[in-house]
Amino acid sequence: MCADILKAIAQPTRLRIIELLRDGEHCVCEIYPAIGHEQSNTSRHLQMMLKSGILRQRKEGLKIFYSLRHPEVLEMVRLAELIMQREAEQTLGVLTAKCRT
Amino acid sequence: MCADILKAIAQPTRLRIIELLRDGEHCVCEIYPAIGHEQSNTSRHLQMMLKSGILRQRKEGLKIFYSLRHPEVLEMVRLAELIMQREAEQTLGVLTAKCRT
DNA sequence: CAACTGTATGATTATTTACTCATACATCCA
DNA sequence: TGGATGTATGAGTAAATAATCATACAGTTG
Repeated sequence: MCADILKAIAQPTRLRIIELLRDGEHCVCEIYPAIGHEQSNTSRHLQMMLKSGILRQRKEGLKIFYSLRHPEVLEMVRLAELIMQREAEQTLGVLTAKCRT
Repeated sequence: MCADILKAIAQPTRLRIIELLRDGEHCVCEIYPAIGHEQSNTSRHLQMMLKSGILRQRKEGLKIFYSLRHPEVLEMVRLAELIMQREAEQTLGVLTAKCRT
């Protein structure tokens, strides 16, 4: 079911990780301080996204680097933001209209 | 947070509803038999999607018709399916390679 | 008004999720 | 080999989620 792909994206902490990985691969030791979560928690999210298929893993010595596997993931986030923005504009429009009455 | 938009989509039952609404508006009484869930459960999912902003409501007599508000939602589902499909192909590729060894 | 139809919602439950702490595991290096 | 570093994972917990049943609510029609 493609809901798994969507679920892997639809969570604030994971969205932050995805944003971080936008500019290329990062290791766990870089990611968890950046997002302000425990190492264990961050690792769990990364494992989850790895298993769902949206991330890739590369080991280098002690460190493990994660990166995005599909550019479409960024496109999906962009579309979600676009919808949010459009809704905000509509809400504003309604308020503006109310002020005019 | 745009995670709310994504969460509204990232659930099997709601994905089925979204697929149903692909061809235009439907009332609850049409939707819940089509997806094989209780009326109350279906109504809850519709309310959830309405509040997240991805659905629109139109009342006509007793019936309430729901429809998709943003075509981007369908685009997001399409991208998720594309990723799934690509992963399936890669898995198949790996298996094929293993058979050749 | 009363009965009926279509939809929403309170109460409850089982499951899943996100998180934390402690610890295990793996790799590197002195 | 032993200690240090980076990552993963078991156990436990609180909160969120999806579902059900019963019931309330709204609009229609006799």
